[in-house]
Amino acid sequence: MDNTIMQQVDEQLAIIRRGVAEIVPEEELKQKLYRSIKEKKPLRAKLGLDPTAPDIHLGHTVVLNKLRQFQDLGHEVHLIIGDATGRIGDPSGKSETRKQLSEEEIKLNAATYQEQIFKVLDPQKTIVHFNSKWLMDMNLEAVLRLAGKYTVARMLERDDFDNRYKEGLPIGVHEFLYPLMQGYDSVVLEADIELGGTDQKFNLLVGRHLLREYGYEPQIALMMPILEGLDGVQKMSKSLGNYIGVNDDAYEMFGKTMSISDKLISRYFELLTRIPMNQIEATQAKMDQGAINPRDAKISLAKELITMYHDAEAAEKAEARFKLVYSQGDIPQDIPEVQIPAQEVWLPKFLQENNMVSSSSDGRRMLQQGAVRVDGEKFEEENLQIKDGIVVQVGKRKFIRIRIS
RNA sequence: GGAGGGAUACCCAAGCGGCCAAAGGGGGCAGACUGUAAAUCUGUUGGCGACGCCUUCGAAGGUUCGAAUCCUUCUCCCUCCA
Repeated sequence: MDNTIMQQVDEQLAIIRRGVAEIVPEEELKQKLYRSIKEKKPLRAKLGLDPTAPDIHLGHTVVLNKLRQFQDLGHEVHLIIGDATGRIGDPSGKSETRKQLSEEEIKLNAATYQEQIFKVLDPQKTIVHFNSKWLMDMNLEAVLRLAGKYTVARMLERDDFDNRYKEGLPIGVHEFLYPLMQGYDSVVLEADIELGGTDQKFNLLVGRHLLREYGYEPQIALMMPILEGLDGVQKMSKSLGNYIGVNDDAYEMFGKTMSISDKLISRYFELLTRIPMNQIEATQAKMDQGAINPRDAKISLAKELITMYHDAEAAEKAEARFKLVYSQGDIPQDIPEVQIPAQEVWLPKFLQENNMVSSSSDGRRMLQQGAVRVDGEKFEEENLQIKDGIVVQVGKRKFIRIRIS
C-alpha cells in the first residue's frame, strides 16, 4: 500500500461520504478508489433516470450533486436515460402499476430533463446513454437468461413488492423485469458505482448481483437520503406540492426556502449546496446557542440556492423584495396586472377569474375570513369599485394590480 | 370455477330510509401569534350573484312521498375454498 495514494483515497472518501445515507460496501469503494488513483483510471459512476417527470426539483439534485462531486474528483459520469425502462415504469414505492409512456413523450421528457440536469452536472464530463439502445435489441433468449439470474423469492424481499403482495395488490410480471433491466444497464456499462436514493437500494443491489453473475466486478451501491420537502416531514415531490423546482424563478425559490422548517436548514445546506461542512456545523451550533437567528441562516441558504440556479444578482433582488413584502408588509412592485374598465365588480367572481381563489364560494369564504385586502387595508365588502392602480390581495402572497382599460 | 366481504368527499374513516352537502381524523386554505418557520389556538374546506337552488356516497336501473342507506344488474378490489 502506497501511503500517498491512501491519503488521496481518504480525501476523496471524505468528499464522497458527505451526506450519503449508505455505501454498500464501503470497503470495496476504497479499493476501487485506490486502484483508480494508482492506475490513473477514473471510476465509472452511473445514474439511471426515469424520463417520466420532466420537471426536476431540489430533491432530485441531491444525487446529482453527488455525481457532480465525482466529476470534480475526475471520475466518469454515465447518465442513463431510461427510455426503455420508462416504457415499464419503475415499481419502486408504487402501489399500482405505472402507465407506460409513448416514445414521443419520452423523447420530449428526456430533452427537458437533460437541460435541467446540466444546471448541476458538467456537460463536458457527462456521458449520456439511452438504454433502449441495448435493451430493445435483446432477444427472448437473452431476456430469459437475464430473468434466470434472479429468483421470485428474492424479488419479494423487496419492500414495495412485498407490501403489495401481502396486501393483495396486483404486481405485473413485467414489473419484476424492471430491476433486472436497470441492473443490466450496469452490466453493459461495467459500472463501478451506481448512485440513487435510498428507495433505489433494491435496484442498486440487483445491479451489483448481476454484474457478478455476468462475470464482472460488482458495482458499489451509493444511496443518498430522500430529501424532505418544505413541510419537513414528507419527501419532496411535485405531487405533494412541497418542492422547490430548479426552474422556479428566483423569488419563488426565496420564498419557498424561507418557509422550510428550522430543523431542515443544515440538512439543506449539506445536501444541496457546496458550503463546507465545518461551516455548516458552525452555523448550526450558533443557531442552537441562539447566536444566529435561524431566519438569517435561511436567508443565506436561499441566496446560496438562487446563486446556484440563477445568479448572485437575482439572489440579491429576491432578498430585497422578500424583505420589503414580508418584513415590512409592503406590496411588491412587480405583481401581475389586469386591465378592466372602471366599474363595480363582485369580488368572489373577480377573484376567481383572476385565479386568486378556486371558486366564487371560495372567494366568499376568503372575504368572510378577512383574507382579502385592497391597497393593504382589510376589505370585507363583496363589491369593489374599480379604480386605477389599486392592488387586491388574497392571503399573504397573492396580489394583483388593477389598471383601467 | 364456488362461497363470503368491500367500494363514501383530496386521503383515512363513520353513517345503513327522512334531522345528510354527509360525524371524526389527516391534509389544504385563511385568521391570530411570529422569523411568511415550527408549535399552538380559531375559522373554513362541492358548486351557484346564494337564508334558496343544483350536483355528489363505484356505474346503471328500480322500490318509496323521500335513498349514501332497501332491491336488481354491472364494474373493480379483498378473503377463504378449488
